[in-house]
Amino acid sequence: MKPPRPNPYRTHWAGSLRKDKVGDSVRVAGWVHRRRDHGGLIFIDLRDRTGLLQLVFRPDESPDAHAAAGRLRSEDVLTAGGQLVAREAEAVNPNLPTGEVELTVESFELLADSETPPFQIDEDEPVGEELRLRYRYLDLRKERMRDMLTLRHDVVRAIRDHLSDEGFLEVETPILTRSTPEGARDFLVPSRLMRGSWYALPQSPQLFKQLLMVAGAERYFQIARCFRDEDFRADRQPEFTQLDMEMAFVDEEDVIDTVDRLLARVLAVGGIEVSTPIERVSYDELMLRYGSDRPDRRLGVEIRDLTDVFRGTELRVFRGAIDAGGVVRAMKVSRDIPRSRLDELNEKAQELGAKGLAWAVVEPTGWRSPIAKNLSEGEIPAANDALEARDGDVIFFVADTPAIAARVLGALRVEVADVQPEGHDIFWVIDFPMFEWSEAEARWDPMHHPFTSPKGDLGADPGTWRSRGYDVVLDGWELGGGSIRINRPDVQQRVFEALGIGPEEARERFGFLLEALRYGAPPHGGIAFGIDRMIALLAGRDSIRDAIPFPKTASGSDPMTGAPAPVDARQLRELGVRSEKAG
RNA sequence: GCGGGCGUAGUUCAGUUGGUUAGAACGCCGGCCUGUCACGCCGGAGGUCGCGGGUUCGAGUCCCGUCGCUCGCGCCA
Repeated sequence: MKPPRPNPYRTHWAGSLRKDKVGDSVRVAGWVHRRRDHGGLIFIDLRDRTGLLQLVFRPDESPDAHAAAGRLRSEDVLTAGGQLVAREAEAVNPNLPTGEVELTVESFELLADSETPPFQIDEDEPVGEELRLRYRYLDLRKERMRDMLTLRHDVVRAIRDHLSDEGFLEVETPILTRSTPEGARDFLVPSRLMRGSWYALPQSPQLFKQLLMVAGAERYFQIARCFRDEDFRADRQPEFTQLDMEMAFVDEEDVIDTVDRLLARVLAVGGIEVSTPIERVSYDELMLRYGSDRPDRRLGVEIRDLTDVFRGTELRVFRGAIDAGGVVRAMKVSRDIPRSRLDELNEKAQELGAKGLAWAVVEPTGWRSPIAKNLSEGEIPAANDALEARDGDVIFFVADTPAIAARVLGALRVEVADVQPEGHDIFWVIDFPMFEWSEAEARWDPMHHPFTSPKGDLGADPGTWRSRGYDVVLDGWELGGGSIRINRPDVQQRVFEALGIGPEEARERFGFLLEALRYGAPPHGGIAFGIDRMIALLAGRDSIRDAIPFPKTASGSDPMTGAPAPVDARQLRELGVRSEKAG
């Protein structure tokens, strides 16, 4: 970091001082990280954003400073000046970057004193998250949180640098906008001037970035705040930050190539080396082998389709599934699993929608398994061969529709995998289905969003359409996703029809986009990345709350500000909004 | 909306079968200490056991309700 402009507070960053400055008169400012009062000598570790520096107060050399330093306490703020000295060889602290030097304080000034903090800043002892959030400004003083802020800055900066170099324009889009057709619930803001009408906070800048393509921006990006009023998870917050990008006159290859190079550069900031081109895997292959479209492939266990092996089986549960057009799929685990655990997994499989989970332990003479006695002689070795199963392996089977078999085995795969993931795994998912069937609504829903360009025979059953979408998955986290968009009104019309959205409804919900498509919209496509997830992954955190400076709790509150909070009746009257509580 | 876990000192936690005065570590306060760096030694203060109700001679402990945090399901295309 560039040295500070010398002023009465400081001449140097505390964490930056090294042996080359020994003998210099220096002044530093910061917080009391820790004090060690020996009665004679007093040591204070002073902390600023750059790190720690040991201050020494000597009663013989500076009696006034020494006497006053006895009253310093944790997190007091001070400025201290004196001579930087080299430590004696025995006194060097190899654990501290500044450990070869220390500041002999001649004078200091207490700039602000601190109450005893509600938790210790100087320890990694876990502190309850609610308390951390209530005193987030103290939590952020911790080294690991300062590191997160720095990483976040470095990542965003690398994005801006790289995309600027590639000719992208950073453009801001509105926060107060119209409800956009994403899948999630909107956050709404009442209009004071137009009573009864509401703005919505954007779930993403999707429509605006497409309009920017129509506008001729060619290459756009934005570090965009997005809002979704849905329930939380460790990896979901109501407001989050996306890297949003869009390019005109491009196809999938152009977007993927651009992102490959961007990710290689950005992930390198966090110490993850990615070789390009990044591998591409089809949706169907992932669902078959891992039962998920965003698997962590490092876990090792893979699913195999054994439908052909059991096509002639007498085993009723397999027979029934196959006759109904379903599949038999299985995976093997090369380790002992106790009976109680098998029962748990069976229960879990049923919760996930399977009729049951069959299992078998491979033994030299056959299978130890509840299903073994109903299988023919040929089926067991054939299944072993297909799975490359060896003595001692445990095999799990699900016989059901392809979707349920994939979902159940995919979920159990994560449960039973016993590998400590090493390194990183990144890949593109391509060839998504265009739609997925919603049982609840009895209709096709877009897998991506309704502006995704379809490919394949649009005259055929929509269930067979594929989309020109693509996702990036890193270590089992969906980092980002995008698509080539529809740029022609007739194709858009066709997709709306498949989705059961009539012309009236289409005009009502996003007429302005449809209108724009009539004025010469170039072929275009783009992608969006979850910055918070990216930071959490790079920093090795389990929760994106640790990647966001001021996050919300899982119930959407902020213990520090008290948001959300009731507002004055007068504010509500102005807005023409009635409080449910006020009746 | 549903299910699991948690809630005890400022913090992180322990607390047996329901039974005397609810403990430990760190932190805090006071004293001693001139080379510590998680300083050390001695002493001390500090508790609405989340909240409300119930069972009981007696509840941190059991029951019901409720609130908060958290993980997951639903939801989030």
